[in-house]
Amino acid sequence: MGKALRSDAERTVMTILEAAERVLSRNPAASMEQIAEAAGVARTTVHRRFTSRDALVEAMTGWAAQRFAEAVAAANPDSTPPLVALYQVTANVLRVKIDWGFAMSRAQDADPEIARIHAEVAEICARLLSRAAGTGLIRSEVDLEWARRVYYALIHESAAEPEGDPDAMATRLVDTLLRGIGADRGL
Amino acid sequence: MGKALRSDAERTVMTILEAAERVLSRNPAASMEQIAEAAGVARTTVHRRFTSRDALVEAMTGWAAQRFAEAVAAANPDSTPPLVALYQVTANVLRVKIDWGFAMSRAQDADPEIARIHAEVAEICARLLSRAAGTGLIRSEVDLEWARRVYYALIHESAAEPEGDPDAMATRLVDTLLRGIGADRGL
DNA sequence: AGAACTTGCAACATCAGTGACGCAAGTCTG
DNA sequence: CAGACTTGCGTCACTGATGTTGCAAGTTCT
Repeated sequence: MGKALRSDAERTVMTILEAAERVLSRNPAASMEQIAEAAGVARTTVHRRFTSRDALVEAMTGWAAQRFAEAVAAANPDSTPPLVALYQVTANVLRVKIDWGFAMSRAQDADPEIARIHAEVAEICARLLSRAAGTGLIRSEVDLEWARRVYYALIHESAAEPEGDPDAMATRLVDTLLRGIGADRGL
Repeated sequence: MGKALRSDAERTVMTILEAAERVLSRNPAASMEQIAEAAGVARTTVHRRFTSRDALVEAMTGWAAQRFAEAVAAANPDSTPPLVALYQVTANVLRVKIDWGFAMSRAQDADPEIARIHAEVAEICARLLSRAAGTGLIRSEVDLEWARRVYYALIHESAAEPEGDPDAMATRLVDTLLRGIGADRGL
């Protein structure tokens, strides 16, 4: 980590990151030129701030991973009652995912440090689901790994078309996750 | 549509399509070179059979869309009882999606004709869900467009990690779709 | 068998995207 | 205010991917 950047440079970096997310989420193959244009900045400036294209994407995924981890941690997923935590985590994560969908989708083939953050979050999520199963919130015959995958898939789908506020989206999401779309049939 | 191809050329085309799916699903930015290599064919041959990279991808999406439509139609989704049709459609589509995941994901920004096929399938799916709601299979307060999105998302997630036979996957999927992962709480 | 077709190979042309540099003009910061 | 930093612009070099062509060797079809 070189020197601290001057305030205007810091602002430029952030502007570029946001523009890159906007452009790349629409077209993952977009050029640096298009990103620079969207950021209202010269192409050379982008190259000055980020050594390479990969470095830019890496910076994006790193930033997003950070916010992702914060969003999950802020919901106290290990100490709050499972159902409450589930809502809270969902709403918080949706807020991040809506703005950083592309960056978050790139976590797998990124820096090991970033992959670690995501793995850690995944584990927190697994623990939360496990606690939920323990309190009878989740049917005992449900495979928890499958449950986690479904949860992630619903978040992904939900964030793809933001509508209304994240809290309402979270409510619908958790409701669907727990009850599905079917009618409650007699047992 | 030029002349009919000779049998060996026809085989080559199919080999390339399958190799392209395999390669591109792992790395969407893979080069023609890599695709040719995976197909066990010279790069020039790929270019002979497909005018451009886009043409190749287009051919893939077209082929996949065809099989997709067939898979759905084969389940008689408009005449079979909703619950049966849902299982049947799911199993059939999973079989296609497992092998043509990349090609199917490219339907949106493809040829209008291909987009039309997918739109038609989506409508069939919407009708099926509507019938399911009519028979009380789906809770009345559930938004059917959201239901369709969730259904698609589950298929996508399921096909991402094929395990066991498609029928078992379909069973788990439909179960999750209708009942969610939560316990059946008293009403 | 013979005509028509297909493929691999090698060579070539092109092009878009990437990345680097220096300089003049503008912006921060102490 | 003065020095340090940042940016836009023009320019250049480089690379990898794309797409084409001609020809010799092999395959299909009748």
